[in-house]
Amino acid sequence: MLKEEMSCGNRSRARVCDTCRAAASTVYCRAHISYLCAGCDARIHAANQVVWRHERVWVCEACERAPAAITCKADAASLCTSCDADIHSANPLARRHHRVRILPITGCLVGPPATHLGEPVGPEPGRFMTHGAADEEIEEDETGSWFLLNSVKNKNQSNGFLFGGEVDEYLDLVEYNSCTENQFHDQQQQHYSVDQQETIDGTGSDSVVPVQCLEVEVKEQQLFKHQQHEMEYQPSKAGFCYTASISHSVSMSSMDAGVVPDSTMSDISNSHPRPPKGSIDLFSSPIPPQFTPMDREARVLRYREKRKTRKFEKTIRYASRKAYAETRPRIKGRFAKRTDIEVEVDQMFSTTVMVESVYGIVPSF
DNA sequence: ATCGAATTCCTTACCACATCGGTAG
DNA sequence: CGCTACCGATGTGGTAAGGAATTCG
Repeated sequence: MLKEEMSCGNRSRARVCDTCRAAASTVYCRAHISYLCAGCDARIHAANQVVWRHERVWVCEACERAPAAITCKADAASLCTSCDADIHSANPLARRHHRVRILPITGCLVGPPATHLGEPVGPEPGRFMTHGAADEEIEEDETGSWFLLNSVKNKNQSNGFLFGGEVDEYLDLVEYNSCTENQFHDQQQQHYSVDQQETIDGTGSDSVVPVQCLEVEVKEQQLFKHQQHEMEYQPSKAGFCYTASISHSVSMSSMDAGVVPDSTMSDISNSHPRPPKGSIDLFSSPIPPQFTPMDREARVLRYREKRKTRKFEKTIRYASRKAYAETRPRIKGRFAKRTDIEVEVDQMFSTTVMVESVYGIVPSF
């Protein structure tokens, strides 16, 4: 029932995963000619080296029903050709948005991608979840204390969970969890690799799927479906339910990347399988969660992964504003008024763009 | 060990204006 | 209920200025 509500209610618009038929698809695999949710994508494409290199593209963030063809830097969104045409023909300003052909992604999508854009952002896109021994030692204390803290709080809080400073961290964990929980646990060390080089030069493209691989995939899918079913509601284990509907873990990635496309933000609220304040359900559970050793280990692992991806640098909330700020004239670093000439040139440029766009030329500045 | 000068590092304010988001008609 | 117009608030980046921290004689 729960699953049906998710798919039929919240995400009736989005194309459902061709594999699990439950969650909203987030990527389109060219080799498989199928739409996959994040969980199924990770499951299927982590099976072996061959499928690992399958080229995939994000599903259009606007219609959520077609493979994205371009990436709009101003909107920080991946769009299909149809939505691109609709959105960027709306006004002259929109026509000036810098758009680039989307690059296919390969590898195992464990957790959110660094950016929904087709380009890597600094060292982030790799998000290699490698564990250095030294790091692990350093983290051990903090991790332990954090978890101990939670445990203490768990006991102290009448509602069964922590509030205050740790809430955020935990909520993040839950969010992260919702994105990655469906990955296979034995793939936790797996990389999240957006190997663009490989795909660009074509060596990574691979449309041939060996039979053996397919067999593996079928087994994986069956196993995954089984796990999914088990995961739907397990009050005795964790005190709250997971669902398989991952619904655009992509969106969260955008936030991690420091760019928050508005469309995806709304996406989260609209499509999230849990209630808008999913944590409320979690916290309002009358029964404090009892962590088994395995639960604890899993949570510690998730906490570590989350810690690795923590970012303290400035977060760009509006990519379009950033784009304009970068093109704005300055005097000693301060924004300066545009001269009349500059305004005229700008207007001329925009009209030129309008004319060009009639002929289907994608403007860029 | 203490002091002052020099150097390095870090934080913050400033600017213009497109965009956002709320409100009214 | 949906659309449009209006308007104040917001956020954006590069630089300079100022203060804190560090180094050196």
